[in-house]
Amino acid sequence: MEKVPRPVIRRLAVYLRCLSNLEEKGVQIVSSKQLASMLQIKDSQVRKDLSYFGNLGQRGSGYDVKKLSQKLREVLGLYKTWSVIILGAGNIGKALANHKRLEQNNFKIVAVFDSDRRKIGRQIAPGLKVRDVAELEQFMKENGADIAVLAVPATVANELACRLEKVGIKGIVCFAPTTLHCKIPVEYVDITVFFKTLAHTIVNSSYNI
Amino acid sequence: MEKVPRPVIRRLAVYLRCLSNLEEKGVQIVSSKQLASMLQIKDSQVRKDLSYFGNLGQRGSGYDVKKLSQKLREVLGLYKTWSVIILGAGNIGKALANHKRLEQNNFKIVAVFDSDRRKIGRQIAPGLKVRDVAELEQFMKENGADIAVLAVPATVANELACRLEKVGIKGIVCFAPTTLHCKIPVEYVDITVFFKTLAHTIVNSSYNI
DNA sequence: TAGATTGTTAATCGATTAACAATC
DNA sequence: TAGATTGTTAATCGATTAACAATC
Repeated sequence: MEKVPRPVIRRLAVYLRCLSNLEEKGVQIVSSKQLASMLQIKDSQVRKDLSYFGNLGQRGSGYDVKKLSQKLREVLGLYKTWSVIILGAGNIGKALANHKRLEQNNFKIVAVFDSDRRKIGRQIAPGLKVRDVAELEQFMKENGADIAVLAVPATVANELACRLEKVGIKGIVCFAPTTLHCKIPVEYVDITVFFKTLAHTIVNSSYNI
Repeated sequence: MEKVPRPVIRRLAVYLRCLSNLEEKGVQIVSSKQLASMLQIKDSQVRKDLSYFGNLGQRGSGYDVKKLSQKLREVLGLYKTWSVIILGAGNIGKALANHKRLEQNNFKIVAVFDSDRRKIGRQIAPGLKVRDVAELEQFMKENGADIAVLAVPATVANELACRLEKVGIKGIVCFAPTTLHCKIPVEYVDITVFFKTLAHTIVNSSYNI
């Protein structure tokens, strides 16, 4: 298959969100124009994006919501449930452990780890009590997991990434404000970056008024 | 000034993070090569990015950490403190209210709102108790604020965005999984998108093994 | 058939990179 | 001066968009 640009993949994830909403509303057909207006992008971009994955629409009417939704799930690899472990039981770790939309999208949190004695043993979300990070290797041997979330201080992130790689984690979502030196795929999420870029946009748009 | 591409702005935010770390360590000079290796990008990209804002380096040695850091703060609009209100006192709202790196970067959380009677009045972070969202307009009239965070369900996000715009909020960081119809700048953060794109990367990298 | 919308192309626009003269 | 690193250019690479034939 032709190489798919990363911006396209990110948009697929958003298309999927819209399609799920439409499905719930009972909508059966959607046009590229409608999808485009939901994301505030051009309709030709929607069609171009989807065309990477075959002829998914019907000329004259549009795209079948259910069929497209299923196809995108397949492309993104969401046909299976991904088991996720969270490292760091602070506020971010806790928010993710309780984030219902993750499970709705087939990402199941199976364990939360921390090194803080005061947090270990505590119930952090329904059915999840905080484990000692020292038991990480043991847990992985017994249960395995696909994805790890790093919600720990930057100072310990790389050491943990290294351990995670060794025990067979396939990818990391990194909330720690640092770059990881590991070979498995990493998705970086630095919360402050969104605020900083927003600040820049605000400052530069008011110049033009 | 020449138009600066958005990807550059996002990287500036990350350069700034690295520079702050270097400053703490007492490092005074940094080269584009060093910065590049921290972000895992090309050194020519670092130089190109920084060149948008003048001659910030010293040929032969590199960039003065303090000077560059200050310049980037200026470019991003972080010379002033941005006052931030959070709408939604759920897990994400709470995580942000307690996120120390926001205040370290000059984003000060000044209020948290919710509509849930059980949450209103509760202490959600040091010095922050949850207010009734009905008092939003009143609060803004008395105190004002620059940026709002939407950490509410998608169903009510647009209605709130509209109210926020009316009371003079300058920009929104939107964690609600929806697109906002407002004229002020919005930065979207859909947590599940990071997981979905990571899943895609994993699925497509294992094909190649 | 007439109206609507896709899929695809080619043009345009935007971003990254290598290379190297300038210069500390 | 020799070594190092910037700032900048031009080439390349990548992404978006308008336009329209194909077709339901």
